[in-house]
Amino acid sequence: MYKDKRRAIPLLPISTVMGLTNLTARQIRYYEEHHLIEPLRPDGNRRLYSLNNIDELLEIQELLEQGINIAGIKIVFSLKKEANSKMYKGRRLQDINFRKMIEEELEQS
Amino acid sequence: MYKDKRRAIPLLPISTVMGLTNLTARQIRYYEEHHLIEPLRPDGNRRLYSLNNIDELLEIQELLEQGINIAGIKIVFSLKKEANSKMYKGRRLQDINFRKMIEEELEQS
DNA sequence: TAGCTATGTTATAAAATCTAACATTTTGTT
DNA sequence: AACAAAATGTTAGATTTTATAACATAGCTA
Repeated sequence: MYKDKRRAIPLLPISTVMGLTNLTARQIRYYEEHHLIEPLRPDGNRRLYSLNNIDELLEIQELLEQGINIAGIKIVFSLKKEANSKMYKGRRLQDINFRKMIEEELEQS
Repeated sequence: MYKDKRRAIPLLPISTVMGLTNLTARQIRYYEEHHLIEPLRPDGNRRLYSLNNIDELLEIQELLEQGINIAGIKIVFSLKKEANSKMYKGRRLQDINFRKMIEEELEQS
């Protein structure tokens, strides 16, 4: 989150995403339809995904396997975003314990 | 070279490569034809490029701008490969001064 | 049982990519 | 200068991917 903006660059076509996640195109588009991910839609209607999108998809996959439905995942995601922005508010980067933050997120799920 | 096999994974379609390098499809395929890069050719005849391929293309671009032709670049590349394998021969990873190696390569070109 | 959720399947259209040929420009050589 | 080779542009036609959208279905859940 704090390093590597490169992970946010939309580079990958859906076929590559399918290969990296073992999701079907239908699933990937369905999650987009429900605003869990937001690939880039350039010019000709095509979708381009970032490495962050891959991470998000893998997490969706995991949460679904745990029996959480799309609505639940939506909440999980928004809680995470909120947590992140709280972390940043008025704090210096060096003062943030990212390791702890990640561990907490991991055990919470 | 010593870390991140991920950089070697073929993920990117040619359109993305064009965007990342400002090369035309014609140029990219031409360099492949001359064995300067070797994208993956899966199933349906499509090409998939890795991040390493991007680096190679950027270097080709730079060397061409310096007036070196394809034949020259081919030699540069093979010298590098040779240098790399020499580096590894009978050495422990920790004993290799990669920073020095990179700097030498940079100033030599 | 009836409805909703997540996904599959299919048809059709639009883009992207591929190959291959020919054209153009630049550069090096005689 | 003339010619050959190198690097890239351009175009056409075929193939492959991707997109949209509709309908189908299995598994839950009220």
